[in-house]
Amino acid sequence: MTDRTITLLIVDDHPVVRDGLRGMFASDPGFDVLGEAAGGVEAVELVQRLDPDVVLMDLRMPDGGGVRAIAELTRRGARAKVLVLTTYDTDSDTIPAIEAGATGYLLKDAPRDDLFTAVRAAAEGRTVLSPAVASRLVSAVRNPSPAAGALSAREREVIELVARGTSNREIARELFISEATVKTHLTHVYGKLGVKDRAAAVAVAYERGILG
Amino acid sequence: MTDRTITLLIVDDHPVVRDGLRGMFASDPGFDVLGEAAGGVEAVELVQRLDPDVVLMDLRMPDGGGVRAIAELTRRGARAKVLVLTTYDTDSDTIPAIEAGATGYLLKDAPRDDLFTAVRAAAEGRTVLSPAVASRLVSAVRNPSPAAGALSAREREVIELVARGTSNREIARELFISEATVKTHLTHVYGKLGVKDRAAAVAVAYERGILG
DNA sequence: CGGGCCATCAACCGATCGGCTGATACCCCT
DNA sequence: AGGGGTATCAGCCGATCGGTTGATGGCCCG
Repeated sequence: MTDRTITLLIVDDHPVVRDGLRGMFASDPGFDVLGEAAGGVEAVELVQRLDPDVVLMDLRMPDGGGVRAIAELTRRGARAKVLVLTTYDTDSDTIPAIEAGATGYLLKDAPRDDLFTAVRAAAEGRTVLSPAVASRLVSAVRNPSPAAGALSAREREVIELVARGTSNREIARELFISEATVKTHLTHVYGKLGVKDRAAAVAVAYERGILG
Repeated sequence: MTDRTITLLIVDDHPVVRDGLRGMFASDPGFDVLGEAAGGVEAVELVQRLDPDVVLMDLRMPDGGGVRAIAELTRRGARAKVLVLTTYDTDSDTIPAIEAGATGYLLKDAPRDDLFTAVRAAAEGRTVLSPAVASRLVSAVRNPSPAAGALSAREREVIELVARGTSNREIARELFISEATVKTHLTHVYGKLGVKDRAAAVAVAYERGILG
């Protein structure tokens, strides 16, 4: 297993990142970078043509994005394992990617050795997740929606006002509570919706029918 | 016209505001406050029972909100003129309120005399708008949706990333532009969507089908 | 009765945002 | 040629946000 050379395809819209990755893997004879793609569409084409063992895939690319490409590869029953390598670890990125068929999910700040290990693991079909992503996934799976979709009444009031562009201070006045409490509610909302800020919270709330 | 006593109904969920308004109008013999309501539902009931000339209505109340109450009054063909008196002047508040049938729209920071004048004007069926609201409405009417719904491609990319919880700096990296440019795009988006922050922009984008 | 969820509040701090002003440049249309 | 829309960038600044820690009290469930 470990002896065979692992062939790779690098997919990222940032040339710098592509170069960096190519350089890294070039230094280890255990890997062979077959090619690069700058977008999802190109990636699907190259996978067909080059048939790599592992695809290092960025999410969030200009032309449609990585999730669509992963789904397409899965649909076609591609042999290649997809290892997502991205900067962000939001639920709205990770979960769709995993659902679409990604074998692993790493953050770009992962140490070089972790990356090598992860690629080898992915080549063998084993799932690799960044610790942060892993813990998030576990809770997401354990609480498929109970903890996810279940905002309390108060929390719903708050997010509804947020969607209207109301500031925390204004929300406080509106609901007869302190600004501190508003922030507490929002922090809880962020946790439940798997986001980091109010804008994303509003988006997820719409996606789940909590708003709109 | 000006000689007759004008009867009022005060609708606001803040007791303090209700007291303040009641006190103001009590000091002028030209007005007679018939009653108060703390929410939209109660307001509709009281209008039926008390038949005031003018309803001073807050938007954004716990039980459904002022817009719904205004619409209900309009539907029932109530004689009372509704004068919206609120703190916020977002498009998402003003336009629905006017559409629902409000005769006027004042901000709570309006001087006391302006308020009196506005109530008298409303009683006569004349439309009264805060200067800020007026100018906003004009442009909203002149550009029914052309300037409203038409985000440029770049702007759509930006708001889409915002909805995913991406910070301005991250968006800049993502799109290969500077953070300053991202902010410029967002400022334009706020203007076009009639909002003041990213959270509200995401909400409006969903409402208009730009996102989702 | 203890544990968990909810709601409430406080104070601090760094990061981010949004507003403002001003500028360059391209393109399309008149 | 000029105007308008779009895209790009800069710097400054106050306001706001989000994270953190810690705490109180009510409520329900087992």
